[in-house]
Amino acid sequence: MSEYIPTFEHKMIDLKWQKKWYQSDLFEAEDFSEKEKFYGLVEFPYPSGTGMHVGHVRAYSSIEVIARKRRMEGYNVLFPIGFDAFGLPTENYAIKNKVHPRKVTDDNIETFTNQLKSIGFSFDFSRVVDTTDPDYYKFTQRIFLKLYEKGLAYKDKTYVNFCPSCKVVLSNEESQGGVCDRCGTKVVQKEKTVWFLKITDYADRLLNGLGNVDFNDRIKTEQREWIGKSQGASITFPVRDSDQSLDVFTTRPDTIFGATFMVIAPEHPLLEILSDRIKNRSAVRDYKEKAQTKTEFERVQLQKDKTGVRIDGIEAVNPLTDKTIPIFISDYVMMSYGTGAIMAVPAHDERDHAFAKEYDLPIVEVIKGGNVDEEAYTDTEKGELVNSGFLNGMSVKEAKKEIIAYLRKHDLGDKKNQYKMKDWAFNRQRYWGEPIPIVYCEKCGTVPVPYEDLPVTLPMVEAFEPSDEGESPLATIESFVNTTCPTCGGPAKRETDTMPQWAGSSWYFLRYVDPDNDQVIADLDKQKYWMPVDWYNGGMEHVTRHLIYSRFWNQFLYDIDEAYYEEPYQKRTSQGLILGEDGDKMSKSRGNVINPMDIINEYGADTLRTYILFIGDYEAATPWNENGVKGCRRFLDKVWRLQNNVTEQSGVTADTEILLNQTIQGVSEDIETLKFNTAIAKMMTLTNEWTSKKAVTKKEFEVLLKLLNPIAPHMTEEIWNNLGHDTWLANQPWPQHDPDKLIEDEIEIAVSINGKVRATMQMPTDSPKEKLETEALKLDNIKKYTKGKDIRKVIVVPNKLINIVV
RNA sequence: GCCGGUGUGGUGAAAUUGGUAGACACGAUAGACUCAAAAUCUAUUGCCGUAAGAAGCGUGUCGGUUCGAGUCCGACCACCGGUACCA
Repeated sequence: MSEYIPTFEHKMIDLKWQKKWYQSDLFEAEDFSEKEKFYGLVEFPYPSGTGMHVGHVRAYSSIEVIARKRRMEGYNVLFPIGFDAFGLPTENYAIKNKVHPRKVTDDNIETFTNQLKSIGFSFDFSRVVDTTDPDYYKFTQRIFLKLYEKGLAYKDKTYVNFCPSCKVVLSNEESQGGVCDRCGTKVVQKEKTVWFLKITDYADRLLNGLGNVDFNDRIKTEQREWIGKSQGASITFPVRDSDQSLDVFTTRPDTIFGATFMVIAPEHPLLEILSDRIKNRSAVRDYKEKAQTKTEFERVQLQKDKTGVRIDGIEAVNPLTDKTIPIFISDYVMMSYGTGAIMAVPAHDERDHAFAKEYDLPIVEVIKGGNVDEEAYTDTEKGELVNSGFLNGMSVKEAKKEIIAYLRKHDLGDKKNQYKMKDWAFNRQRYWGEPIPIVYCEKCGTVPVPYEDLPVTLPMVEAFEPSDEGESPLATIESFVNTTCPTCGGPAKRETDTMPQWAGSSWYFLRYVDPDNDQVIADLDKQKYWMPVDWYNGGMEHVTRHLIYSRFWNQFLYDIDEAYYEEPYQKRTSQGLILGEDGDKMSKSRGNVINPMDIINEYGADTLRTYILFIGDYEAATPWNENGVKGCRRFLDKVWRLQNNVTEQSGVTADTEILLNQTIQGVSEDIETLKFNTAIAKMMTLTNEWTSKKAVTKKEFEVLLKLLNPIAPHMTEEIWNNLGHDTWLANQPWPQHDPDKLIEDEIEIAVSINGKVRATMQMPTDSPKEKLETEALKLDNIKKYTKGKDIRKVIVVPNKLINIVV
């Protein structure tokens, strides 16, 4: 027997193995290796000053375990990490503490890197990317120029959140609840001309691409709804006695005979164009002004009350009924969706119905089936068209087809798809972001910076506070703004807006494949080898923006032959939130934040890793529990102490063979389906078995060490070493179960009477049904219940149970 | 409002195709070891009840299908997430 070994010293062991790993090339991916590749990706962190959060640990742990398992399975694994380091918190911190954001970022990245290593993550640290590195954002700028070249980047007016007191443009996060984050002043909407990316051109492809990838349904649904495709028709309504007309989008062209009025958004351009004819101009103007000052909050609150103003002097014509119909302005019609104008069919649309009731407008039923005086009838399955001329008698489906054919024939409209997704507002009026590589020349106009002049670097200046009038801080830096035109050589000014947070993260997964390339974003052969990402895990909150934006960029890059595959991510999963011990969301203000570094100090990295995976269903939110941490440490201690119980016996003992094989199978499967909690539970069961027997053979113990290694790599590597190996446990082949040794020779069969279990019996596996039945009826407790009763039916489920119906 | 998810012991949670509900862990109680504590080990632990066992009751609520329902179906309630006058 071996000498007594104390419960392990985690600090020494953690440091020892981390040092060995990171000084070796153990986790480095090899380009073009003969082995099958596996590309596991986690969302790279924003390196904030507060350092790592337990949420980061959970987010990375899944792919971490998968990556380590894949290495043991013989894959060539790419498991990279980097930093999404441009952004407001760093900039605000820098301004407050009078340090340059470059310095803040570098410090934070260093802290973060050390923390990642102190958890023992098996990232390939030779491929780290940093979005704020000019060698990186040179390519972010290049992609922007390519988009510009293809007409997918354009400038347009928009409204930005502006604080009149701080005189600063605010992000949505900084203007929550309609007030300025720092001074509490009410935020106003300021008109500004900014860059947009035409992501709407890719709407259908982003939608269709979802058909070929393995994202869970919830993620696909959220993306689909974000894109928000609806099919319908565009229809032109002439304005009476005018050469003007109103185009509308509708999903219900079949109801056109019921269109008894029209509604346009308060910002609709027709109001300007036909301004002279409007008799109640001041009322219209008042309403428009009121609508604009309404905050989003107010608009949502007042959702049900319909308000509006009838435009006096302009009327439209329903092209199907030829009737003159009034036009209203109302804020229930948005300028930002569709054409900013609708045909109102009060009989079959709830909003139009409410509006018609409010303003006493005619409600004409065109689909039979409801009582349209009471409420809008919106069913599209059952009804039959009435009061609709040539559409009478048709179903909704038929009528849609017919009316579209009619509209097309008479040049009044056509089939049309409309999307909820809007073009991507690609701008920020702050310093710490990628400069947009555009120059404005008086003679040549908007001129892209030539590719060879990239990157347009951020000037390293002392003052980078936002300017007074909502311009980017870069606008006040003359050495940056004033430049020469790349085309004519004359004086020119640079674009001073920077790119938004989402830019750098929209293509970083490609850069990992070839992080040092200074010619292209990533070599196509390397992309062909590594891409697509086999498994991407990240937060549910990034499912719409980041995931859609990055898919858009990847598809665009594919179109211009700079990306090898059309879809970047083969599989996407999401971890659940870790809540505070009180069950609330972890936050500084609630004072319930757990610092992972404290756990590492007290219990070690392996305990932190094990606990975070054991805490509960990986994809569900679950509260932190300090006692649970202790329990996981206790489990690791037990595994450690098994070293004392290693017997001289070789091979595998007969009485744990089945359990061992079941564990191999169960753990292997559970890891693949993100059921880390049950995988760990199975290893606990095995450990408990050996602990109570006080005996385990070396061969058996080594199987457990291999299964546990991806979860608790430090301690298992140390034990592996103690057992006399001088190889990496991390490189050992993953255990395989023997399919013949999963089932016990004898199993317990439950015997129930009328569905209630009354007895159990031990029977040989695969006993014939008849045998089970006769044996069951012999049991004392069963006789008690069957005595004097008719046995009506006996149901035998082999190897499971017997149900006797009396 | 609409869409999606979840609801199981004191707690975190398990539970193939409907087939012994509560694996595993925490906490608790009792005991062993100890001068004592920590650590470790052993036993018990869904509720009710009992000397003990048996019986009874138990997966948000109500109903249904079935020999058998946490699992399937219908209605409802609660909580969480997404979305929001999207025409």
